[in-house]
Amino acid sequence: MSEKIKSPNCEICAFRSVLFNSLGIDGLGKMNTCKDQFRFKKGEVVCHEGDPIESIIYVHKGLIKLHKRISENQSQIISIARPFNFVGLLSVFTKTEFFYSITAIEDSSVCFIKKDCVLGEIETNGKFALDIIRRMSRITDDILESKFALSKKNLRGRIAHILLDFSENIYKTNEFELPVSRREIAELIDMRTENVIRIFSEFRKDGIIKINGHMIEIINPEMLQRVSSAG
Amino acid sequence: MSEKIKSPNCEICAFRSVLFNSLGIDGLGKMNTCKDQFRFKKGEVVCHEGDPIESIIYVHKGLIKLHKRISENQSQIISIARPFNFVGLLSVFTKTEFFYSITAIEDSSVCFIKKDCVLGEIETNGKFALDIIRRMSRITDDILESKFALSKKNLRGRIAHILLDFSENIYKTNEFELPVSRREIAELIDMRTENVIRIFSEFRKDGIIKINGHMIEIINPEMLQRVSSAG
DNA sequence: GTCACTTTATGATAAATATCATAATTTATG
DNA sequence: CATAAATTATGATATTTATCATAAAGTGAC
Repeated sequence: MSEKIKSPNCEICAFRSVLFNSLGIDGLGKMNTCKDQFRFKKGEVVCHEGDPIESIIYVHKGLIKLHKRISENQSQIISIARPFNFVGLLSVFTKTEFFYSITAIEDSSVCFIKKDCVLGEIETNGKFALDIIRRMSRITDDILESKFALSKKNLRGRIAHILLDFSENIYKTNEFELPVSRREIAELIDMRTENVIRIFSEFRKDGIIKINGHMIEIINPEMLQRVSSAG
Repeated sequence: MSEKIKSPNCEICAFRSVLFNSLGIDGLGKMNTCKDQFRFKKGEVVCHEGDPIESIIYVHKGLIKLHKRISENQSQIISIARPFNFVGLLSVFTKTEFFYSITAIEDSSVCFIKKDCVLGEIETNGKFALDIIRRMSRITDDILESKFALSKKNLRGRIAHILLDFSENIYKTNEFELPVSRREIAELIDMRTENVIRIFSEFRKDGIIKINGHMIEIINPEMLQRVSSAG
């Protein structure tokens, strides 16, 4: 089960300046009183589709996925959020219930800040309001841009794109452990599991990547980039 | 060319309550001084990709498309905005230049409100800030949800979906004039022009719709709904 | 009205992707 | 550690979609 951890004071949190640089000491103190931090092990569910939205959620450490059931045995991954990312922000101010589930795909540490607390701060602190607006904008811009880019690519291009994304934006190294199964990759970039596996194999045969289970090493990033752009 | 029209006072604008219900008389007055309203004829460009973002834009009357060049002879429609919709809100607070163009697809009347003016109001009026946040959230939620829904449908399902969208959400009648060419529909729902035309013909032969140029009459909405859900 | 140009229309074919089948490998579970 | 279940892997085939070709109908410019 998820484990509540002694909530570090926001004042000393390494992400403070990034997350709440518009809050004064007063505001930070207030946030602290309506904040909880939990650890989730890989695979643990942070929120279920349909749960009431009570908090704004952000990723302190780890990696979590936003996903949605679309039928009995199919689901769809909306996005993968990494540290510094808010997730609960998506629809938090327009909907009362999550339309997606949130699940840890790596051991993660997640902060919950009560929605009312944030709403109150927005109403009284214009700089903070603007900060939240910018943050929201960036989240949805990112999701939209990546979905638009992917929708124009063929299967090889999509796999190349997602591998480069993990390598460059998340792990910042050419060798990393995929946090998701082939099936989840399929759900993220809108293709079939068999084809994800097949194209991984192709890339291996082409000498673009090395595969060892979930460990991936990109040995020819330039070619991967070309495949991503061409597809 | 686009024609500047005598800007009606926001105080008496029919959409006031919808657009700025959180602004007092003071705020409305301020908005009025940094607002311009223009008419655009069908086909006229409201903004070019790359233009500096100086204003928040909303549709007062008509229909406009947000679109993006993706190659020499291909573009992509991000969304179609109708009255009550803000458009300039997308990325207005995170980017300095439009990453999309805006073009009228019906004779339209469009309001431009200087960005600085809105930013100032956000900082001093918390209720207004919250209003803007909700509005942004709704825009991006809508775009995301419709793109996600479409990506899971086959070609017939996508055409059915878009026809129902025009019929139910925009024109609110079973008979309407398509504001876009078959090609633009293709750019909106990510398929090829030939296939859009082909499936229109199929639907006609199936007795689902009647076609007369750009006039479409949906004669069997239930079946169209079934095709949309099944695809 | 005529000519060039674009849009709509339809068929034939090629290419991309999904589906089905089957097996090897890995992971979970008692 | 043995068995079941899920994941990875690969081939064969079917289906969907894109591409190419061609023509008719509509639209704008002069």
